[in-house]
Amino acid sequence: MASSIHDLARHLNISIGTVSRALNGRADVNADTRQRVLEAARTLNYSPNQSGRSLRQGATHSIAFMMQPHPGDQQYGEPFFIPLLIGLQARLAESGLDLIVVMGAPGDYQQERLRRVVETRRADAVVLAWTRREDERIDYLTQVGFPFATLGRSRSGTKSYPSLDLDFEKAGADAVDRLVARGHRRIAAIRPSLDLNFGYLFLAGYRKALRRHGIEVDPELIASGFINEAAGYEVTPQVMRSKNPPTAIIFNNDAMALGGCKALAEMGIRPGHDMAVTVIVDTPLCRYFSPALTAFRPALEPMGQRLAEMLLASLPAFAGPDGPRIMREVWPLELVARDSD
Amino acid sequence: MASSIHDLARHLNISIGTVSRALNGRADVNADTRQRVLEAARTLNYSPNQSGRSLRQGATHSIAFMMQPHPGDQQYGEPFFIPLLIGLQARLAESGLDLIVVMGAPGDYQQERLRRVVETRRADAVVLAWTRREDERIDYLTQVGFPFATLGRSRSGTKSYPSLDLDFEKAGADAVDRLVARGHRRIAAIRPSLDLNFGYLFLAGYRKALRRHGIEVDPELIASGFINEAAGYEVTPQVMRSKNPPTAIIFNNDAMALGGCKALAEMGIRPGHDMAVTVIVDTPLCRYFSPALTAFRPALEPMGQRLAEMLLASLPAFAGPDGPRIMREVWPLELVARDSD
DNA sequence: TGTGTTCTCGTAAACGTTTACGGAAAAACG
DNA sequence: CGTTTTTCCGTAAACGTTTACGAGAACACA
Repeated sequence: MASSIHDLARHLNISIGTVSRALNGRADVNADTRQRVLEAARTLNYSPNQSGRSLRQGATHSIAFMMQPHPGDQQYGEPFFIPLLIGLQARLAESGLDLIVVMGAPGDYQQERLRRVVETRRADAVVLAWTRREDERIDYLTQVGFPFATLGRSRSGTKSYPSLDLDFEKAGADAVDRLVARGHRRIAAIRPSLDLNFGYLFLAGYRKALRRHGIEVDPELIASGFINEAAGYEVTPQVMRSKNPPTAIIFNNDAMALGGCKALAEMGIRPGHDMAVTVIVDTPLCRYFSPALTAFRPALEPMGQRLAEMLLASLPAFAGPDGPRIMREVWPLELVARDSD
Repeated sequence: MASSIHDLARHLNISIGTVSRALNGRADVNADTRQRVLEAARTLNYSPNQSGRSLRQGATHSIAFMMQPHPGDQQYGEPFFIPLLIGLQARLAESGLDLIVVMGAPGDYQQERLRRVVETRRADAVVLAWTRREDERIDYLTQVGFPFATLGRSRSGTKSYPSLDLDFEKAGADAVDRLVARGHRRIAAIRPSLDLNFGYLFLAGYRKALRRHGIEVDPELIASGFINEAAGYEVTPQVMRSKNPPTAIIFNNDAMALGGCKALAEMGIRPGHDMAVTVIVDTPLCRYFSPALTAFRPALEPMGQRLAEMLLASLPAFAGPDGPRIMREVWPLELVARDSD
């Protein structure tokens, strides 16, 4: 069924070396024979065996994106990831690379799967998301010298890898600024537990802004949980039980906001009327919820493309003439004012 | 960095053949030498090169799951897929197989990517989701003889492949039954456009049940659009403009329901009060929406496991002693009654 | 002792590529 | 016409595995 380079060679009565060179666009092959090879490849429905190429070249021509639920999370925060993956895939395809996403089992935080990908050389590089403050994946990859890029920053590693992040700190601060400008002084923050880095950044911005406005940071108004609806639902009542309850809540995540709004509804509190609600990362849910949720929107698809570009620029095989470069960027989140605050 | 089987052989002063046999648990190797090989593999941090194995064996030891947005859809219906992927991955891992998810660009409906996966032999089999009524992917795969399984049925192909589906027809009928029992007779259905098979099945069940109750099927109460929030938002007003508007709406999808409820809210119509709302495929959104949406829940993770099992059973290399079997199953959706109807 | 069996291992080929090397033919140049 | 350069292609090795085959040693049995 599958035709190999040998079939082409036999069919054309030339050597496999020539066939390979013709296919790979090498210069030292007659224009005429190249034509014939290309044509034969088409009629014989040839396409190169990846294992063969990889083995010989020591490169798989594919990039792995690690995807995995957090413990307690069944959902991966995927509405967030899909457009990102589309952007990644588009840019990688331009360079002849495949994007594969590898799933981990919930709970082990990717270490085992990551080792597997690296050790069996299934990909030439990996893209990490949901970076943590201290990230063992980053430590591991830098230690074994495997190329990677991250979506999100981390304190781990030697910063010698490309990274693209969103400015959660500024978004947290902006959210507070906006709420203060609208008269709020009791502002709660609901963020992910675990040491997901964007949670830290968000909270740092939140704190900084509060202080700038001369508002004391009240620990009772800060709560955390897994990044899902259930956690938002459970955790929101905590801040409401404060001696001096909030008049505004900032959620770090749309799923938590959904759960939180449910809890509020059951307490007879209407977002947009009795409570200002802001969420940091915008998704379609925020837009179509009633009331529509004010949120901060990332440019996910362009980010995916850019991240791919940054990763490629760091790889010797794909870097431009000036050699590999390590780039690190932080992109803004854009406020989308809607009806919930 | 990466140690090969040759390194082990040199280190132990034995031949690579013996090393390979020891590693692969073959019988014709001394228990003692096997021990030494295993130990050396550990200390030298050996793990087999996938390209090498694949090339020799003609098998990649990985299964591809095709994932891709529909035209007009940025979202993939992922909340639906993730638990399924978790189940798939878990079962495949038991048999030493990796699950890779391959992304397509939006719009081309996977054909190009699928060809690429098949022709470059990146996976030993593929899992297809979102099957269509007439599915060119199925035709293609059967034609070239590439193993696959589907989530969902289709009219394409010779039915000679494993498939696992949900009983959308029964769910559609059950939804109608329930609404009729609660006094509704004007029941709208909002389903996906395109020829996604589950949309057909749902509508068939819906129609059948209506007729069974002696209720005429009113085309004005049936609308369709892409599987996303925007489409639900746009399309719901259409059925409301009917001369004789519905008192209940069944949405085939949670995202469409979200958009639809938004549209209803803007018309001052409250789900659960002024309008009964049912959705066919349950997700966390349904549960945490206000009001919580009555929905039909699939057992996604077990389905993933089962689908993996069915796929494996169909592959000669993994089938049991009785040889490969083609299994086709249809699983029920379980009603979760909540507050919206 | 002779014959057959079992255990264990080495040898070498094969999977499908890419690519360094060299050589023959053609072209260019004087 | 002789020499050098260029163009084009074939040869063969290599990437890291797995595995068919065969052989030597040990053992069993008569």
